[in-house]
Amino acid sequence: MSPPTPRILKMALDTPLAIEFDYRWRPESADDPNPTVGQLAQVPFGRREVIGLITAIHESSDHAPEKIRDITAIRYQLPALSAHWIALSRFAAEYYQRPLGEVVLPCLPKNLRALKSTALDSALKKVTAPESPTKSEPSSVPQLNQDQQVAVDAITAVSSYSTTLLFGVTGSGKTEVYLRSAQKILERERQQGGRAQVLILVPEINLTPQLENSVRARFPELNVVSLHSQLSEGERTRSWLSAHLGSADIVLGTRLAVLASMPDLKLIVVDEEHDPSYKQQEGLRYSARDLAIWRARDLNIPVVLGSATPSMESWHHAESGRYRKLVLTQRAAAQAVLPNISLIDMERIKASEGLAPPLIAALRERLARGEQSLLFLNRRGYAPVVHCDACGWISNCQRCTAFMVLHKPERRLRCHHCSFELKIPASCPTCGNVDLQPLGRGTQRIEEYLHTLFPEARVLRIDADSTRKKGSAQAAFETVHRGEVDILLGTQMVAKGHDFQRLTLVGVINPDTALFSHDYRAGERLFAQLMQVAGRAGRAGQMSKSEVLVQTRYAQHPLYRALLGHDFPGFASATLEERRSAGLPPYVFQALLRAESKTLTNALEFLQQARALLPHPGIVINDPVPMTMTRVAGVERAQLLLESNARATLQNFLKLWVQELRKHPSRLRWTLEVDPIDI
DNA sequence: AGCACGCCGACT
DNA sequence: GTCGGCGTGCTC
Repeated sequence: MSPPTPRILKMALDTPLAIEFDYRWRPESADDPNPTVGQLAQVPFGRREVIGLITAIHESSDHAPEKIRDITAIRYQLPALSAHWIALSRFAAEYYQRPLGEVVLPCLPKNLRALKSTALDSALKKVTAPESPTKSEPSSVPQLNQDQQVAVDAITAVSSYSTTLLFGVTGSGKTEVYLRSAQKILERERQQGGRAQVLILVPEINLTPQLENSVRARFPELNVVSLHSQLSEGERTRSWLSAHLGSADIVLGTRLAVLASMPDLKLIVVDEEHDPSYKQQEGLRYSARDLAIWRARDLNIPVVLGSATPSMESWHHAESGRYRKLVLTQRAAAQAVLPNISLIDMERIKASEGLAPPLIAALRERLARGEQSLLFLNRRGYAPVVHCDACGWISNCQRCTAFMVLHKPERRLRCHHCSFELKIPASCPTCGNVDLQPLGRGTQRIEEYLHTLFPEARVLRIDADSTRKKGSAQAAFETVHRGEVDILLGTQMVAKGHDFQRLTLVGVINPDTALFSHDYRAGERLFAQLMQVAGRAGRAGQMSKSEVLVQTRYAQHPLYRALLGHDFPGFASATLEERRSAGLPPYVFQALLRAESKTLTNALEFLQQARALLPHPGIVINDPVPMTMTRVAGVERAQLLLESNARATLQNFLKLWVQELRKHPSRLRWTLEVDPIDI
């Protein structure tokens, strides 16, 4: 038997340096276990010790032997991460132009990166002493309608790779299709003696507990864990380990869960796939939906994208046949029908305090019948700006290109971008006029008016301000579910997920601003949001038909015409045609280089230099421009848009470009965003 | 990113 | 005379 020889381990470490580092491993005795790729190890790095991931094992190194340091310890107690998982991380790192170590290590629970392994060891014990199976009866299993049955059959027909776009209006029972498909795949794999896990991604943390409870109730015999950013470190470690060790059957989570290690993954579901929260907006700026598809392809398993208002990217792929499209045409609950949507033309009808008489009349009717109403206004605070009629002073934020919003309960002006606050000035800061006017309306102002309009009604406002305290949002929604609220008023928080059984009226106040946004995706987002909030009504088949009233000054706008007919396909094909002729995604591929500096000139100069750094055939680099919100918290921001007809051309260039940008260190902060979703 | 080393102003 | 400001340089 030959004596064990030292090895060179290539390690990914959490540093901005986009390289892997070589370390030496020597066995202490002949029967020492060998390290393997995918294990975590502790190594000396500069003056400190860090945890890294072993990405390769070599016989020799290109570096001088005296430069190479010995590994401190290998975490043998933790099973290695799979080659697939490392490949996924490597893909994400390369595609989004970040060092591998900055992808791989931050997505592990902190306890796995701790220099002491005590927390890891105790968590491992808890997760591998399996919980006693619950004895509770599964909750009742709803009957599938024909569309749902067809969808489940199609999704589960083969176990190999396919991307399915599950297109169905809110309330059409997409969740039931996910659960039935998951169940079928788990059962089938197990009958064949194999192992299986299912990953379900949801957009909002708020919605995970709700979905988690219903999944647990349906499958009491399965181990269901959740992964999202609000878990405590202990919970996160246990959930992550359950997924990694294969003991979790179903993992439910927000975007970060797409990077969970799941050795027996057999199905991925991305619910509300169009939701912007799937795109991470800092650090590794990944799209969880896109990584989910990559992952499914690499593992050769099915992935399901569900939405009532799919992203233009997914719709385009479904129309071109690259994805399979499955349609749920009817609402799942037997008597539930689509609410009737109509527009209130605000060019003709005068509003009183922001509410048009027909909407007020509709509210009054619901109050008389003891039914619930929902008012949707995507603007929190009392008034978005305060103004002086005498001299024209306006409540600008000193540190941002934004207005200070009036918050009446606290008697303060607040910037929603940098959280700078002031007491409401008693008089105009420039001319002394004591009569300052609030301009426009936020949820607080509408709430105030509702109280004077309907003193007897129980009005509840739900927005980021009214739900500051942990758990208060959940409590507020429960109040609505118990029927203790007549009129619910809120921002986008109220648009998602919740089934309000007694709700028969939805009023939408002032959605028009999105129609004229610089962001070409604003219309797509508005349509999705309006469909979603409209879907809150008529979920359970009320006695009276539900209605949605939208107050708009642009009643002829094509977006609203499509909305009236619940016509997403019509809206999507018109939008895609616009995108095609304007040369926008999904017909071109984009990246954004953003720069931040104390002065706008510096930021723009840096971008101008970056633009001239390398030749870029096949890529259009536009002029550097200030961002729409130029200044946030005293920092000036500018950006450079890159466009190409070919993803590969853009990718190849970005790789060289980022290398070059890193070589020329600059004093300002810059970030590169691949496939940006807001421009 | 950390965490050093390295040279110039206000303090016991 | 020291403590400490953050400028630049390195990490297998």
